[in-house]
Formats: sequence, structure tokens, C-alpha cells
Amino acid sequence: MPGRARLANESWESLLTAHAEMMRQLAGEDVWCEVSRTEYDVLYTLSKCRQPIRLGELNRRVLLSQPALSRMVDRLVERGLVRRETDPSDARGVLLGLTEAGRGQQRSTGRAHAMNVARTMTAAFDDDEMRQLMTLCRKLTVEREAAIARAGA
Amino acid sequence: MPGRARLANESWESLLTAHAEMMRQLAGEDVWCEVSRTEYDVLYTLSKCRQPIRLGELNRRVLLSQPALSRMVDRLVERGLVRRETDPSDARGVLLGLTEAGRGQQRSTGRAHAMNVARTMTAAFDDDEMRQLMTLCRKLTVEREAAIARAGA
DNA sequence: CTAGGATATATGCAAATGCATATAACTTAC
DNA sequence: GTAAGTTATATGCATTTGCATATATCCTAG
Repeated sequence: MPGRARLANESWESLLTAHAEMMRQLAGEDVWCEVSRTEYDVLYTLSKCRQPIRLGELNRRVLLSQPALSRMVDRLVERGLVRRETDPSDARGVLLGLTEAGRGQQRSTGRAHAMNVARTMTAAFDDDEMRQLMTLCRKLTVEREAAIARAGA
Repeated sequence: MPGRARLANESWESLLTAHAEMMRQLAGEDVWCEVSRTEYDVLYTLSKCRQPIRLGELNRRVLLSQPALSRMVDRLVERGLVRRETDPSDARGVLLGLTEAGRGQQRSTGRAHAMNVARTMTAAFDDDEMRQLMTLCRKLTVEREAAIARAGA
């Protein structure tokens, strides 16, 4: 493998390892009794949206298959955390948003979770390093999205 | 949330998003017909070890629960990719290593996968950025491990 | 306005996962 | 040497996941 390709693989592996290590750490925190991490991911993503969004749109932002997400939404609706209604402008689609209970749950879980994240990240990094990491990761994300847009066009 | 905690959370979220985006990209590549990504993760981890390792040791490096890993190893043994034998020095434990077939499978899948990783990473980053990312991610990993060691002591 | 195709979501089903716990083997104190 | 405690892995069981495909709605050409 040539040097640049090797470097690319090593840096990806480092990201993968850091991610896994953090996930394990965060999974162990005593915060996931009411909602699981995956459920929280959905609630958090919805909490960032001012408007209700489509299932497909949500699916673009949550790393789950469409059927898995569809059923997870089922369960969250069942539990009164998410509201689902048919899109009036296109009856195939559904619009998803948090209920008040869902917003409350996201906030309380999110608060505790954010504390753990902050503790762990600040233990490893100073402010400048966190900013560097953010810049790099966002660059990767943006570049990926651009590539998808190019392919989709 | 104070500024430093906010920064910590934003940088973690950026890493999480970059990871998710990459995973989705890599999952879509036409490389996982013979072994799934999770299976490959196990084969790759074993391929990096010169000696057979314990299930528990493997579990420390693969993000799966112990029972899930135990069963995944079952399946890989069944398929002739992994060799499992009782540890002679401690009959509770098992020692795991790749078979020749397993090594071959890891190499061929790994080659194709590494190409995709390299293409995607080099599309987003120059060499210096990849090195920066590596430095930061490794720092996070090392700091996590140190924290675990402190807690375990 | 209708047939054929496209798109959004849901469902059937087999497989994988996690939690709790069982089993097997080691270790230590007596 | 043996009972009590500990550690390493495996199993029972309910849940979640993904793949393939069904269903429902929309769009477009004629």
C-alpha cells in the first residue's frame, strides 16, 4: 500500500478506535435507563428540528435502516415521545416531531449525557484541540455530503 | 452549558457525525458479500495479533457484548475462518486465531476495503490533516485507556 | 382520467444483539 | 483437600435489526 493510502487507513482506524472507545465509555454511564442510546439519537435529531420532518429525512441523519427506524418510531409513538402524522401535502409521507413528553425526555437525558461527554472530552483535550478535531471531522462530513450530491446528480 | 462543555459536546458530535457518514459510505461499498463489517472487524483484529488471543481480550477491542462476540466467533469457527482452542494454561479460556482461510479472507476483503477507505479519506484530507486527525484521535483513545486503568486500580 | 412507473413507509421473517444467568475452571483460606 | 468466592465463556430468551418485499400514494405520458 503506498504511503498516502496507508496514512488514510491509519487515520481512519484511529477515528474508528476513538469512536468505539468513547461509545463504550458513554454506554456504561448510568443514563440510558429510560431511553436507549439509539432512541436518544432519534429524539436528539428530532429536537434539533424546528419543523416536523419526514421519516426519510430522519433516516438520513440516523444510522439505522429504514425499516428499523420505522419500527423505532412506532415504539416511540407508542410511548408518547414522538408524534407522527400523515403529511397533508403528500399522504405517502409521515411527519415526525417530539411531543412535549418527548422534548422533556430528550432534555433530561441530554443534560446528563452532555455532562458525561464534556467530562470525557475535556479530560483528553484542551480547547484548541477540540476545535481542531471539530474542524477536521466537519471537513470529512462536508466532503462526504458533497460526494453524495455529485453522485446523485 | 458553559463554553468549554459546549465545545466538548460540539466536537464529540462532529466526530459522531463524521463516523456515521463514513460508516454509511463504507457499508454501501460492494465488499461485504462474504463477510459482514462486524465479522470483518473480528477478522481484522485477529489478523493484527501474532499470537492467538482470549475471547475477553478480543472483546476489549471489538465493540460487541461478550455474548454477541462469543456467538459471532461460533459462526466464524463454523465457517472455518477462525480457530478456537482451549487455553492450555487455563481451561476456562479459549484462544482464538485466524485459520489460513480466515487470513486469506481478511486479506482479500481488507484489500478492497482499504482502497475504499483511502479513496474517501484522501478525497477529504491532505496528508497533514490526516496526521492531525490521527494525533487527536489517538490522544482521545490513550486518555480513555488511562482513565480506565485509573478506575480499575 | 387512467395505466405504468416512481416514491414513502410498513411488514414478514430470519438473523444478530444484549441482558441476565448458567456452567466450567481456577484460587484462596481454612 | 475442600468450600466459598472469582473469573472466562456460553446459553436462554426477549428485543432489535436488516433484507426483501408489500402497500399506499403520487406523478407522468398518452
